[in-house]
Amino acid sequence: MTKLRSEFLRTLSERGFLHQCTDLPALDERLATKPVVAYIGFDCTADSLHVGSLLPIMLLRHLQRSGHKPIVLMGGGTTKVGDPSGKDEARKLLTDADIAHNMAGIRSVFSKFLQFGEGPTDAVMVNNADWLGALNYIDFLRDYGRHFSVNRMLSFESVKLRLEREQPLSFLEFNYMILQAYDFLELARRHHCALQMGGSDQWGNIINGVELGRRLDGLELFGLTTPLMTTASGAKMGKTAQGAVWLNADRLSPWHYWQFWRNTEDADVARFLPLFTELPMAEIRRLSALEGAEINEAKKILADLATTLAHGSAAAAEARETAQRTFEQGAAADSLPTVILSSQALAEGIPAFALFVQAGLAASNGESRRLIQGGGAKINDQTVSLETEIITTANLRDGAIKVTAGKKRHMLIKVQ
RNA sequence: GGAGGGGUGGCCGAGCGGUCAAUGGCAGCAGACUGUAAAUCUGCCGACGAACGUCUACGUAGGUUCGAAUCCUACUCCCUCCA
Repeated sequence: MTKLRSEFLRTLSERGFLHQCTDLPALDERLATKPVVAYIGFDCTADSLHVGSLLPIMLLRHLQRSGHKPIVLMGGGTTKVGDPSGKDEARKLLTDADIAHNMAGIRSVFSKFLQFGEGPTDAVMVNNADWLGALNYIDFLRDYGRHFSVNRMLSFESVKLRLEREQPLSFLEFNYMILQAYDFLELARRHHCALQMGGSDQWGNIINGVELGRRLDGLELFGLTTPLMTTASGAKMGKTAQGAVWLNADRLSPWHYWQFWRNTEDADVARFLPLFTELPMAEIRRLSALEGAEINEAKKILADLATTLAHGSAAAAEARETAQRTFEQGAAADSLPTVILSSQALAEGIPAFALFVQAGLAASNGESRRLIQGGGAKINDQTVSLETEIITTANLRDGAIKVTAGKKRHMLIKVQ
């Protein structure tokens, strides 16, 4: 690889964002000489985004910070179709109202990472429903369909996977890649967008768009992908016991978000720091060299900075402090996630198993009982030995009861 | 439209008249070891109940039987082949 001139690509390259690019030298040249408009598509199947989308979000952030213009493309139209992706099941279809609601939620997530506005490098959000909805089937087939070879489409990874596993692939889904390619063309025409980025699974779709632009409008468009993010132990990123790791605070508290990053596997720290924080590389190299228990320092920094990006520095600092008191000092930090009970209920006494259910640490009484029987339940740092032990106001310590499931899940019970 | 195969717990996948809340694997939870890591080992893993137990569950609805996830009928969805 030759030396990169543009700040943007240099950053991506040294931080590990680069996977594939259609024409790296040419793109570098373009980026080095003038501002480029680039986009990434996001679908709106939920009203928030989770860490699975964080990599592309960071990509747009770097783009903007190095003097270019990001477009967030909301797949309001394509969400109605559904990406075949690797999944065996067809995606369930959403109503227009669902989609509108989801888009609003996602917009608020993005506002944390990008600067939106009217300026030349301000980010904009567009919805492909704006043009896809107006397409006329016959016209579309005639004008654009002719440029797509079914032979080639069948060879695409996403399609091939389905066919090989003999899983159904509807024609609707098969069309997804065509619509996606068309998006790129449309953005090129409307916003002079010259670059589409995305995860490596989008490579095929991106190529299609690049080629469509060249054939129809003689445009030189570029595509760039990031590596597929998995944890070192092979799991897809962003899954925890509590479910997806959402980026907005109403879905997942900053505390849990911080914890997610704090619990990064050792083997991932050196890879995640450059991707999910903006710490200078020199500092990252120092942190990545840490070994054994010392690597925990690096994890805390990762958690701090990642949380700062998504929730602000105050929330990050609070999460860190809570963690320190809870895990390092074994104290009951007042800022732990809290459940409020009525003072009357507690005065009457609550069996321990029921308390764990109310604290949200067990999904059912049975699960709670098993937790206690297995010795994994603590109240005020004392292992609970009897499921039916009655917990009352006498168990309050400084106005709260600390309940713990396992080593990591702590809650406070307070009364009102 | 015809022929065949199939729908089992979060997923994969056994079971094919009783001992089946249903083998096994994955995922998950907890314990041990550690560093809030990984790997490993151990236990748990439908709901309710202190407990004998009760209820709900094997695509849906009926039926046969003392008794069904297992047999029969209809319906439904999926897959394969043929037209």
